[in-house]
Amino acid sequence: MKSVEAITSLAETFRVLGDPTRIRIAFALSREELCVCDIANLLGVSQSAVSHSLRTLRQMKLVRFRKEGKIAYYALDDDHIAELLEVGFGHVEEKR
Amino acid sequence: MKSVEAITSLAETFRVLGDPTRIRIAFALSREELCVCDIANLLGVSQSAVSHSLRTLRQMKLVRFRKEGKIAYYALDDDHIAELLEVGFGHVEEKR
DNA sequence: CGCTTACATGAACACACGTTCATATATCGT
DNA sequence: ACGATATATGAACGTGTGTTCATGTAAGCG
Repeated sequence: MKSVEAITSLAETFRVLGDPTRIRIAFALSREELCVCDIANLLGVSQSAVSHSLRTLRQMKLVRFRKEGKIAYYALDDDHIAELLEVGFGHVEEKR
Repeated sequence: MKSVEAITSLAETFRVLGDPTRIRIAFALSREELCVCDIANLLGVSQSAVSHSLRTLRQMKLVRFRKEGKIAYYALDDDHIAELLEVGFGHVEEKR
């Protein structure tokens, strides 16, 4: 039996990925490291909204970033995240 | 590149699993088929809340059910769901 | 038949959430 | 030093969401 905290934390993770903007960001980052403004341009979302979304993703340790001068490069925090996305895609594609 | 619909649908799936009650239900169902009142007792949640949650899970085809007399037995719709939960647990347990 | 049990559902309320807007900080170019 | 660029963040506003409460339907039981 899994602990209550693990289940709560898992729900949190899914909830964070359960937003169109955030999952699009995660999916973009699964292909390559990107800076904030590139993400914003790529998705057609305001820089502010991207920053807020990245903050949420960061808090759940789904993404990490490194700062190079004034530019912040974001990437998925580890391979589990990409795996989670792929298993998820497997599900939605089967159901279509 | 994944289609916009696939990403939207994936976000929906994660959103639905991103609720404590619903993910607890999904986790319980990953072990065995259960009827509504058993789920309610198991989680300590009202029957009404469980029914509403199951409806949401059903709409995303995450669970299926069969009716036997007046009792409705619910189960995960397919093995992908359990896999999704396990990959998710792998992530949260690594991050702790 | 009533009565109980199992489940579903609509309305409503309180709360959470994502975006925008305004603004702050820090770095780069000139 | 000054303006432009890159990013972060707080407040606020509209919207979405989960629960409860009340009620409905349908099956089993005496």
